[in-house]
Amino acid sequence: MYFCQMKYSLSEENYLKAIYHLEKIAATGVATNAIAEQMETKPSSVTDMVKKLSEKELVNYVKYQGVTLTERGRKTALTIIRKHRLWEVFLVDKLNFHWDQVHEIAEQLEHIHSEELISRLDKFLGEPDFDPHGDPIPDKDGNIKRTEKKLLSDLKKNQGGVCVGVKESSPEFLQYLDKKKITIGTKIHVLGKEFFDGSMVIQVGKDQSFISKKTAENLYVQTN
Amino acid sequence: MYFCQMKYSLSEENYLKAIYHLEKIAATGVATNAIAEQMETKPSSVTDMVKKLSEKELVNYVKYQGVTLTERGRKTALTIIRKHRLWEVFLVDKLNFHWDQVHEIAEQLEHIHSEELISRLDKFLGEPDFDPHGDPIPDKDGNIKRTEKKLLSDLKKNQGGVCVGVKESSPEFLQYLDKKKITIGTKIHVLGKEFFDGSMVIQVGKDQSFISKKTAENLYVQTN
DNA sequence: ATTAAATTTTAGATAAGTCTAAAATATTGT
DNA sequence: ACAATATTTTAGACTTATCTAAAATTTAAT
Repeated sequence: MYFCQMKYSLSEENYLKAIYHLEKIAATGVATNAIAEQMETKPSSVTDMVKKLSEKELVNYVKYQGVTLTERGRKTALTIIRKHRLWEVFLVDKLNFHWDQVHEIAEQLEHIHSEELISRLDKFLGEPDFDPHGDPIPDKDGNIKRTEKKLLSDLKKNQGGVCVGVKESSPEFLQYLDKKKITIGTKIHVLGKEFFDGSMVIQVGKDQSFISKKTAENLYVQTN
Repeated sequence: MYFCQMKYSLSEENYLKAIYHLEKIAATGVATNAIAEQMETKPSSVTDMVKKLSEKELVNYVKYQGVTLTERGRKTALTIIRKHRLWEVFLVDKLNFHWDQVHEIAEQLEHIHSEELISRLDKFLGEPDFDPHGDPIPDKDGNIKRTEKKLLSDLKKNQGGVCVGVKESSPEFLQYLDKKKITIGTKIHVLGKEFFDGSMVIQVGKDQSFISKKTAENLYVQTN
C-alpha cells in the first residue's frame, strides 16, 4: 500500500492541527464549540469542515458527539506540527529571531508542501528534537520523543530542575520570562512556596525571583 | 505618506508577477490572452482579476487595451520576485538543492508575508545580488542591479565570456546544461559558429562542446 | 471598406470556505 | 421527568476565484 502523499488545503490543515491539540486535553471527542473557539470561527463552519474531513477519513465524526482524529488525521497533523517546529528552530537558530517572534511566521511556513524541503531543513538544523519553546519535534513518521517533564508548580520547596519548555507560549509570557532571565535550559531551584496563593520564590542563576502560581503552572521543568 | 504595507492574496500576487514578466517583453499593454497563457487560466478569469487589481490601483486597465503595472503594482511585483529569488538562494546555498529543483518550492515560499523575515534571510544569505540562475535580486526598495549581459547567441566566433544567467530555467534545460558542464560562473569561448543553423562549438573549461542555436539563445554571458 | 477572424468582455454557474438565523438535539436544574 | 439552557446542525446567503458560453469589440484580409 502506497503512503498517500495527499495534499490538503490550508484550512483543512489548520483544522487538523487544532483538533490534534484539543484532543490531548479533551477526554472524549473534541467538541464543535471548542474547535470553533480555537480556530476563531463559528460552530457552523466547524460542522461543515468536520464533515469534509470525515469524508476524507481524517476524522471520526458522529453528529452531536464531537470528533476524534483517525490514524491518518493524526499522522497528517503531526507532519504539520513537525514543519511548524522545524521552521521555528530555523527562525531562532539561523535568523536570530527571538522565541516570542516566531509563531506567526511559522504558522505560514508550516503549510509549504515539500517533503524534500523538510527533510533537508531538518538535516541543516542538525535534526533537532525540540523547538525554541521546548516542544518536541515529531520525526518524519510522526514519532515524538517524550520526556519526563513536570510543571514548575508541581515542585516542592527545595526541589529543582531545568526549564525544558513552556505550556503557554504567547509573546507576552515569553517576554515576561525574559525579564525574569528564564529560558530553555535555565536551572531553577524552588526556595519557597506560599501555601495560600501558590506563588514561589525561586533561584535563577545567582538571583532570586518571585513568581506567581500562574507563571509556575506554565513552565515545564525536568527534575534531576 | 506611509508606505502602504498591504497584503495581497496568493492569486493577486501571482497575477502581478505574471504581468511584470510579460511587461518586459510586450511593448504595448499586456494582453489578456498573454496573461491567461502564462497563468494557465482562461481569459475571462484574467479580465475579472484585472478589474480587481485595477480597483486596487495595482494596474492600469482600459477595456480591450491590455494592462500595465502602476508604480505600486511594479513595486509589489518586485518584492515578490525578491522573495522568490532570496528563497532560491537559501535552497541552493544552505539546503544544497540543485538549481533545477528550487523553482516550485520558491513559488510557495515567495508568498510568506513578513518583511522582517526577508530582511533577516537576506542578511543570513550574505545579501546576494543574484539568484542561482543568475537573475538579479531586487533590493527591498525594488531596485535591480543591472548588469551588462548578452545572449551567448549574440557572440561572434572567438568572443568569450562568463555565463551569468539563463533565460529559460526549466529543469530540463538546467539539467542539460549540467551535462554540458555549464553553470553560473563558467567561462565560455566561441570556437565556431555555423551560419545556416546558428549552432556553435564552444570551449568549456578543457572540453569542447557543441550547442544548438536554441541553447545559445537561452544562455546569458558577460563579455570581458 | 466591409467581412471574417481573433481577442476580449459579460453573464451566469460552480466550488471552497465562511457567515447568520433558525431548527434540532443534548444537557442541566429543580 | 420535563422545562430551561446550551450545544450542534441545517438551510440559505456571501465572497473569492474560477469556469463555460455567448456577446461585444478589435484586428486582419480581401
